[in-house]
Amino acid sequence: MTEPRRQGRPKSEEKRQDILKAASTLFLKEGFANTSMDSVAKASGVSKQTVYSHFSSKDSLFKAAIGSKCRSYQLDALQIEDDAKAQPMPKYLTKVGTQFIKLLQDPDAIALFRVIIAEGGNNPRAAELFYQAGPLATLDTLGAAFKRYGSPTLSTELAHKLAFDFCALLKGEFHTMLLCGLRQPMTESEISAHVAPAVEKITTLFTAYCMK
Amino acid sequence: MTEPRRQGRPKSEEKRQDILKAASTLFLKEGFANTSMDSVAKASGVSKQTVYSHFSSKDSLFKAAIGSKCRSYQLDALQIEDDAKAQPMPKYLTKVGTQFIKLLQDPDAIALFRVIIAEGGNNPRAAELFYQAGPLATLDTLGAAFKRYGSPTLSTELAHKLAFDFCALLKGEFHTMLLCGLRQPMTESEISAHVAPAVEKITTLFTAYCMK
DNA sequence: TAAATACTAGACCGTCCAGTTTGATATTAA
DNA sequence: TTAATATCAAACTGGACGGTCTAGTATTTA
Repeated sequence: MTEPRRQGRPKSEEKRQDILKAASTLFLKEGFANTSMDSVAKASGVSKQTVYSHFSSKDSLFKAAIGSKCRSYQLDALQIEDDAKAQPMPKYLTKVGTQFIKLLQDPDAIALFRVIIAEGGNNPRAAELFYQAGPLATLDTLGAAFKRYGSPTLSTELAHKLAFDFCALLKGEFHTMLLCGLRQPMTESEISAHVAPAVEKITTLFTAYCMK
Repeated sequence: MTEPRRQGRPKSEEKRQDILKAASTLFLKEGFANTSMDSVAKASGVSKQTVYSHFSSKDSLFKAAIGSKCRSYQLDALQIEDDAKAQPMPKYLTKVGTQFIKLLQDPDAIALFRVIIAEGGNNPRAAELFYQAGPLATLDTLGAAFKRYGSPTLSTELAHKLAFDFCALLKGEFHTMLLCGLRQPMTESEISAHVAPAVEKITTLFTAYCMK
């Protein structure tokens, strides 16, 4: 299958990557409608024709660019798992919560969210890609962590619900306001002040649920 | 001040409303970029020139249209207050939570959210309008309700935080998925099944906080 | 009635842009 | 070398659209 050994000059993988990179940047910064194929070509140091030789249309370039950007976030989520060792739960949750907030307010992640939501109706495929790479991955590992801390009293199902709730408490209105452009990202100390009560509350719920 | 009694034919307020109505519909359905001034003119049964005589540019029309749409939601929020009488708290919260979910998944409200987020950077004014008319109003009345139920043990500040948390728990991932086009609205029975645990959890937190 | 303004219908302008075409040069396999 | 393909640069096509202009009609106040 990996045998596209055709005659003639092969397409440059490097150029393809250049195009993808430039396209991601532009799509995130300007949105879909405000990004022209000419600007992508110029930004990737490649002729317009080459862009079209690698991607058949603006739409397919968009999907590819968003897809690659999504993949770049999948890594971050997995690192959460490593830290779930013998740490006491509040400490672990504080750490994860802090990382979660930082991810939420990462400018690229916000821009990605914006673009996905804006294009929501037109490009549901992109939305799925995005959601699986981002939120879902995080929720899964978090759920597993709760399960470990609550075992064996806490059911897997409840553990995952707690993960949902923890994320919900962390987001609060903060995420929405960020998306609407009504808030600045938090500073380190603001993050701590924000994560602490969320950890406290989820701990309350956790103990209440373990006793049932 | 209400005396713009000038010479000549006065502008028709009715036409102005027609334009606003058509513009709202189109902006919500197609987004800002995909709505042309020609289509607004046609949809409102008015000449393009008339559109420009009432609104100086596409941008100002957008702001006005979004503003009017936002105002139409403010009413709903206030009705929450009426019901906060001598009902027991869980019953009241269930009622409000149900209404909240219905508002969240209202197609127009979602479309509005989408447009606001998509235009986030460019039109911060619209975002403010929207946020004050929508989320903020709800949060305020809800906070007041918590305060009443928890008085005098519960501080006003904590009451408002509980309101935040309640909304957060209700939204969960549901709202995000809705915005991304990855979910259908819930049915009545799904709503009940979703609101009940949120009420339960916030009640747990409520009692925990009242005892402190 | 006369002056002033709103409104219509449609042409028009300038710009932007997705996608195509052309014709030359570069790179690669056979 | 030759045939095939990639790449470049630039012109071009076709259409959409924001905004203006015109010329005639309608409505209102003075």
